[in-house]
Amino acid sequence: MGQSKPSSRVGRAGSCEPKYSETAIRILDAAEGLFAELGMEATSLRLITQQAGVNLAAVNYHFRSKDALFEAVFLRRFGPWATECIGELDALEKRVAGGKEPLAVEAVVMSYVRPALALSKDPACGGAMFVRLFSRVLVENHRQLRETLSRQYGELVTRYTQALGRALPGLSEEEVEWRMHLGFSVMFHAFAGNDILKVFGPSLVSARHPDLIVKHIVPFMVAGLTSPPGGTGGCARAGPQARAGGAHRG
Amino acid sequence: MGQSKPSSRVGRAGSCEPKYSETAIRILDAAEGLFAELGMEATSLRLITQQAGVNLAAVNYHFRSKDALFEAVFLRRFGPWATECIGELDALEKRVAGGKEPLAVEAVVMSYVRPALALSKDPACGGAMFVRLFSRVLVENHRQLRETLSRQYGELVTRYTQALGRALPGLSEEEVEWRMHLGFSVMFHAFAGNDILKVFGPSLVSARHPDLIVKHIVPFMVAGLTSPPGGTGGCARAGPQARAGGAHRG
DNA sequence: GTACGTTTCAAACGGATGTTTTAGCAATGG
DNA sequence: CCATTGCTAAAACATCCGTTTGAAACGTAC
Repeated sequence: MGQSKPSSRVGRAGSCEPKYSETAIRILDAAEGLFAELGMEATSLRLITQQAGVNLAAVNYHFRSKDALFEAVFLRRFGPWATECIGELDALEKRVAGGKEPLAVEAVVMSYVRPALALSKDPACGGAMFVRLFSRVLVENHRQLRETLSRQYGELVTRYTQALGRALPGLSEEEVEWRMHLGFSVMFHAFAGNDILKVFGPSLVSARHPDLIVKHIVPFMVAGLTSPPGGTGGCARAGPQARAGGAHRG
Repeated sequence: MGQSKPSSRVGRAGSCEPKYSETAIRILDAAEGLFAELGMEATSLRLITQQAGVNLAAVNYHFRSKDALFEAVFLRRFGPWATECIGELDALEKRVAGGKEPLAVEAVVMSYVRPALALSKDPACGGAMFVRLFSRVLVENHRQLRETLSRQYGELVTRYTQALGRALPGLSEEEVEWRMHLGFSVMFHAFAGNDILKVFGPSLVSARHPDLIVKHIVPFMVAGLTSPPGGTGGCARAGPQARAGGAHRG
């Protein structure tokens, strides 16, 4: 509007990321909410540009295509978030002397959770919108985005795997990956508000403050991650109330 | 708290559900795979009918619309699955004398897991496809389907909440709902293969047999569900390796 | 002022979408 | 026999999609 050129650069976190014009930012903001809400396929460029108050052709001018726009929307948040995560990990591992003794599981969990919490609490960064978008990316198949992520951010998973492996010595690498898979899954979908209870009606759980999510999810994750190694051993065996006879039908 | 009617509303398997013609079944089968793979919006009716080997107009003849087709695809699997779940719960609660003493958490977990396992192992029922579809429904917003589910299957969540509440006495109803939310989340996305590790590159975890999923997920869920009540108390406070000073950057 | 690179705008393009229409086929029942 | 019913086939329908175009407006440097 009035202010001619308030700031050409947007991202404070990284200096080498592309600087977006004001129009491009308006597009990114509108697209972020709509992509998270409706999904990539169900969101039309006309809806985005209308909500952003810009011309339709601006999308293909500032970004090359709709696919490229989606990638830009995602990476604008993901880049700083990944930096934050790496920072958490560095700080944690430096805090534990020498790098030999095992890490506390809860500390590792918090190194996952804290950046996600910060993200979903900061409305200037899209708030919980990005987490919802992320959870969609986990379920949908965005081939192009997947290639970019594995090429540029594959290190993230490696680092987390190492950290969790240090926190859970005695577990095989495969088992560590399994637990990380489960832990990440529950965390992202909890922050995104993907709630099965909500599907079947109003729920006490959903639409809470992020802090409340953390309060419930951290004990859950820590307990799950530190559960006794069930590989072949003693957890899945028949308990006291195990199934009695055959199936009740069929 | 009368658990009065063991299974009232959930549709019984088999008899009164709509019988489909052969063409309709071909459409349902093709649509199931494509909806699970590509999502509802990205799947065109022309692709469905082409893969099913039927005429395009057959969709709008046998089902009213694309939306109604999606609902039919989902409910064809969901109905029997819900019946199975109710049966598991009935059997479990009958097994525990009188209905007074608490249930074993693992038994409750298995009453969630076993139907999902059976579903994802049976190729005649679409195999793991339905679970993937279900996980999409959890993330996406299918308003029409949500209304149908809450109207016809709301009892399911109530039953599970009661069962888990019996297994975890001393927890508030809200806390029980939270844990069920987290537990369901991790289970469905694990069965669906929605893996964050997979997004960043090849993973050891994905594409395993359903039994392997169960072996890893059951201990994780049991441990998470039985974690000490963290409501206000002692879990989120500073641990031994808690964050030392301020943030590492702004 | 003129030329130039950058950005906006309205309009149109070619194609794909969900849905409807119309005709046609096969079988049933009287 | 004809009429009716259940279903299929091909084509058309209206609309929306992502993308492109060409001209106009902008600020800036010479």
